[in-house]
Amino acid sequence: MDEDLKIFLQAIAPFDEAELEKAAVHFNYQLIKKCNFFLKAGHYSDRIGFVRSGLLRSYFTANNKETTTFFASPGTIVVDLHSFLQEIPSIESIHALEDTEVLYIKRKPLYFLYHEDWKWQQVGRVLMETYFIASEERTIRLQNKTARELYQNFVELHPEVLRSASLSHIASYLGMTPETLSRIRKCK
Amino acid sequence: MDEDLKIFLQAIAPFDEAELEKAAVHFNYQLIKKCNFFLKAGHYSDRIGFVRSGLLRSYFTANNKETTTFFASPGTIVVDLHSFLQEIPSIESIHALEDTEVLYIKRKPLYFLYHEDWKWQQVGRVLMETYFIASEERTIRLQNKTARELYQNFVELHPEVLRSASLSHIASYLGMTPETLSRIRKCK
DNA sequence: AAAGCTTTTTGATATTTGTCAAATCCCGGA
DNA sequence: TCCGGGATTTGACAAATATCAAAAAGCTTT
Repeated sequence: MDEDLKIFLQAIAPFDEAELEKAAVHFNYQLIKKCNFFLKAGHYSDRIGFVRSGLLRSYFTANNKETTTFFASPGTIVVDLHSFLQEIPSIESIHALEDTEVLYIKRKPLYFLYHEDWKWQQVGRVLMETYFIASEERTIRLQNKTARELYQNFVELHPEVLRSASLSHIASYLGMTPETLSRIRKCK
Repeated sequence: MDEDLKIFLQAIAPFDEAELEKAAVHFNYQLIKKCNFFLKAGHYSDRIGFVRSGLLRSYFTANNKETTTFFASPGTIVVDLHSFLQEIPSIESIHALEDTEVLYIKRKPLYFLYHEDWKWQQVGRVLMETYFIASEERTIRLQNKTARELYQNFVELHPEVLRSASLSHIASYLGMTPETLSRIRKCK
């Protein structure tokens, strides 16, 4: 099994080497070239990925406007939960802002692991907990911060994203227009 | 075990009667009178509750301003995940807007159940998944909607909250001032 | 290096929302 | 019922952000 993924999993549950090697067969490697997709809106997604390298962006389009919902950096998980959990077509698209390596597992083998060992249930649960907290914190920021504070905060939290995300991607993630973000960046 | 809680749990994992009866000893009943607290900021919270009746509001104070983070209606879960998961003092307070009945379980017995049967891990996981999706959806609304749309949306999603939450509670939940919300309510 | 893109910046202006203060409304307790 | 105090509404004005258009800056491809 990939070393980074192993470290990631062992931080969540006390897996030993053998268990992880046995589970490794369920994970697949995918290289997504810049501008290509991990998931296209309208398709079903039954996989959950671990980002090894690169950068992904998730977004959806409504009223002719793109809204960015998250950036997935190395060491984080990428998944469209709506589609994955409810087995419905995805509303979001997820594409690569850089060449990106992903290790993914499909729903079926994951659920198989869930039943085989409580540690995998724990992985699923802890991931959800982690992402729930991150999502809550993001909500609170959007609820309370001015545009300037949001951007400053973003720079601190996701400096690696600045490398390859465009201004308009970041603006839509922060819920403001590119013009506003541009002005914020200029003035101190 | 309480009938509502049983139905709630059985919708998540295939528990049989006996399993639930056995687990029931780990759940405690609490009646929280209007204006009293389920959790006070600064305290540790090691319990997760199921709301049987009533209405709870969670909020925190920063810069002399209260921010409401959620309302818990009957049939939903109430917990301060930051405090619960990371074993740190709570930033939020949770109080009752009406007399409220809660069935709660403490961390230790819950983790005991997690290890005893994968079904409880599944409960934990599914709850996190559900709340993660709800949180994501809320984030997207805050990111994209105008104040008026946010309110209209809130009325559709949480009509039961309007009963006993004040205008300023709702305004802070939606990230706007009470004055703005008041004007929105008047004009059509 | 020039042409043809797209992205970012800048400017003028409109709209939305916030702030502060005062006027009303509403509700529980004397 | 009347009073007092918090909640809500209203008004005038200020601040933040959006919109639209155009200019400037960056990239790619010749």
